[in-house]
Amino acid sequence: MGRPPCCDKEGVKKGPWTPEEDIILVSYIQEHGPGNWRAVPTNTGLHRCSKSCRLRWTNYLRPGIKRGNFTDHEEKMIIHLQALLGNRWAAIASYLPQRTDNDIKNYWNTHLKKKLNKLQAGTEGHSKDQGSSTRSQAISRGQWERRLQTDIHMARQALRDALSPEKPSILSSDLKPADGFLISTTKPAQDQSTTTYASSTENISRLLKGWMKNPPKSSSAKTNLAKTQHSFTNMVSGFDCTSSEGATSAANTTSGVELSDAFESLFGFESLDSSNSDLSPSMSPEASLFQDESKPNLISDHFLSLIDKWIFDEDAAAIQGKDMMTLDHENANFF
DNA sequence: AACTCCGTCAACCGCAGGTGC
DNA sequence: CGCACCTGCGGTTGACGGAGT
Repeated sequence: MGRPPCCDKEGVKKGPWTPEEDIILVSYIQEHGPGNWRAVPTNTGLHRCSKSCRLRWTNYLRPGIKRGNFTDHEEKMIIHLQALLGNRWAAIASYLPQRTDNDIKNYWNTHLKKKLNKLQAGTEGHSKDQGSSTRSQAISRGQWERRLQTDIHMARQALRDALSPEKPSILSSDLKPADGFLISTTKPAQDQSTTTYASSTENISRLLKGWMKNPPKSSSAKTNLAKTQHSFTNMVSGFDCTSSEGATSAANTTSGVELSDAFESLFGFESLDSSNSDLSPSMSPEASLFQDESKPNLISDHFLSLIDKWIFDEDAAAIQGKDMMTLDHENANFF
């Protein structure tokens, strides 16, 4: 007796998601919030397995994710973290709040693996006179690891402090679960200027472009499907699609309101600066609404900053022979 | 122009862990 | 404790598009 499939194979659609399906899913989650994935297919009328819905959401539709164009910074972090953590993509992704584990995994397999192999092949040719650098690299990694352990401890402590009832929590938002998708307008204190809320808007605007160009011929869908669709269409109708890919203006009803605005109101963010590739966790959508999602928000902003700092300080410190403990000392002051 | 090869990435699959009863 | 259910994770697959022949 094999393990029963996670969902009924019959009548379950597989393969790429259509824009229409995306919209239905987003609309549903907008209403009910993420979670209870089991109920999603039945409640939305989507002929998809619950897993597929969750995956689609977490890897593609979820707000706050950035897609493509990994920066050098991110690349470095991934390489470091992969060396440190192995193929624990979810753990690695937790250090890169805007990236999904799937994205990182793909990037690793398609780009970084080869890159590193190339580098390795290149360095092997010069290995004779580079023994010392290899050694220093090993030392450096060891130091990094030690620091990581130390600061994981510190971060935990900080979390405990932050969540202790006596102190006002820096992590807890004023968001109630009942708020569902509607994000509290209270922004993280650190980020008053810009919000790195890139991808979902772009993603959805992208899918809208396609969808609105070829709208469903007839809404022969089920009632609830139609309902969710309706609610979403209401939200987006009349918006120009001014996504990064250059305004196809599929929804040329031109009310003067940009699609980004639609999603600002939808998700509660003010700025949609998708060009912001800064890894510093100046904002993490998870920190507000999505902290209950797939990406555990157990890493405080400070902690992320530390990781961030380490990554860049490491090389510099290795060159300068800087005492790492000094850095640790500095880091400790964060808490 | 037609075909093949290759890289990329979204999505699937199966297992593991957590939780509630 | 055992079971069922749900979710998360990592490995893998397959569709697609572009480059090369």
